Amino acid sequence: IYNAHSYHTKVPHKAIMRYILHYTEPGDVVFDGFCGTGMTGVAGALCEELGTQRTPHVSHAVQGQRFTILSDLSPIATFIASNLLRPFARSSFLSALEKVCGDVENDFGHLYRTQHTGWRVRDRKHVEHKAYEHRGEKWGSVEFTLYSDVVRCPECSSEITYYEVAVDEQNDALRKDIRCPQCNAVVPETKWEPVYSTVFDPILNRTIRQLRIEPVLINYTVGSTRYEKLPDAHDKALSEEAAQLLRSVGLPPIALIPGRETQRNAPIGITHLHHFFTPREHLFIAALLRRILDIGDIDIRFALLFALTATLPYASRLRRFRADRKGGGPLSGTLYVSSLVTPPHVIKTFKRNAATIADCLTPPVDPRRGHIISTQSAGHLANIPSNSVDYIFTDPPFGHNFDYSELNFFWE
DNA sequence: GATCTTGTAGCATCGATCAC
DNA sequence: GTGATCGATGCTACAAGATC
Repeated sequence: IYNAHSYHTKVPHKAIMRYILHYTEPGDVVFDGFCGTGMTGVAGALCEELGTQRTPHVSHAVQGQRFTILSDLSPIATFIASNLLRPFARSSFLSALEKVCGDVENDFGHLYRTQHTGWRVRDRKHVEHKAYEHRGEKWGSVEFTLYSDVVRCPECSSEITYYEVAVDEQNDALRKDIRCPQCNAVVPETKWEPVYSTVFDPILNRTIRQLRIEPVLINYTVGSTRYEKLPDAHDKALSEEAAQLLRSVGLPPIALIPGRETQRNAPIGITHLHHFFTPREHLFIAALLRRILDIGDIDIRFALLFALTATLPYASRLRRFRADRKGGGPLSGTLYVSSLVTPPHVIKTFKRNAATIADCLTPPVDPRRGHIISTQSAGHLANIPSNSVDYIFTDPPFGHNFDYSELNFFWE
């Protein structure tokens, strides 16, 4: 449950349960005015099911649900909390998931097809990185595309991708001192200059100036084997097709609010929400969102929206490439966009997140609905009657360590 | 079936750089 | 010169496919 949806600051529900089980009785009311993702609510509800995989072992605990009142200022926080605690029908959720994903696949699935001309990932250190002829299957399914910043040599002004000069594939590392392939000058990594280009933004319907990024590597699957390839003309054509389709399907233009995190990427031209996404991934997110919002059943609609917000950071340019290929993903607590990013196959990522959520919420956490969630300030709690709370468990905001409202804006 | 490889996810650490 | 910040990287855990 803890991993169903990421958030900047979460307290594991198993840790909270130890306090609640110690200090309260079944039926008591627990209040959390800074509920965040609602882990206090999960903890209170799961006091009903001690001895399962999702509860801690606590000796001498009195089993039985504790009721919770949860509130938070942030809409995405209470949205996450409410989805962890609302009724969840696994089979309906999974069939709606298949329907939505199938529809989007039918419309745009071909954009993730790529010609099978690469090398196996496990051979990447031993073979030349070039286009190969393969017998049998001619097509693969893209897993992720590696995009790189374009940089300029300060000595000779030649332009090249950061990936080509900085990534040492043999040693799984980034080079500190980079040799320019044009003029042979050795220039520290930090001295290479960013290259900007003026491009047409179909969502803003005007030209914008952005840091130039280029696809440099495609990781794809044939059968169940991973391959890598250099992007070719077909891949480039599909990328342009995705950008064209955005005119009719794209997300609405939403300017990023003022703030340290929201504006940290303004110098490289990320000024609106959709700039966090590469065109193809933007298209799939927008198409999924449209179909989900059309679903009539509110529980299914919210559960799928929940899976979509859980997917957003991983489907965006926040997903970092690591030269050592360990870990990766967004850097938590920031909206930092790296020079090397790996936006993945959105449908596959969405389905993986949805499957995790389905597993976490089966059985539903709070079938008795013993909780109240509201989006409000903890400074005005007049709607809670006096002497109605037995225990307060709260984990207040981390001061200036996290810019909550800005980080949450990305989802909200 | 055991072990290795690849990938995902999360959090902590620490050296380089920056602001003052 | 120094403290704060940035962001690459160290490390853990886990899952699933590939290989022997």
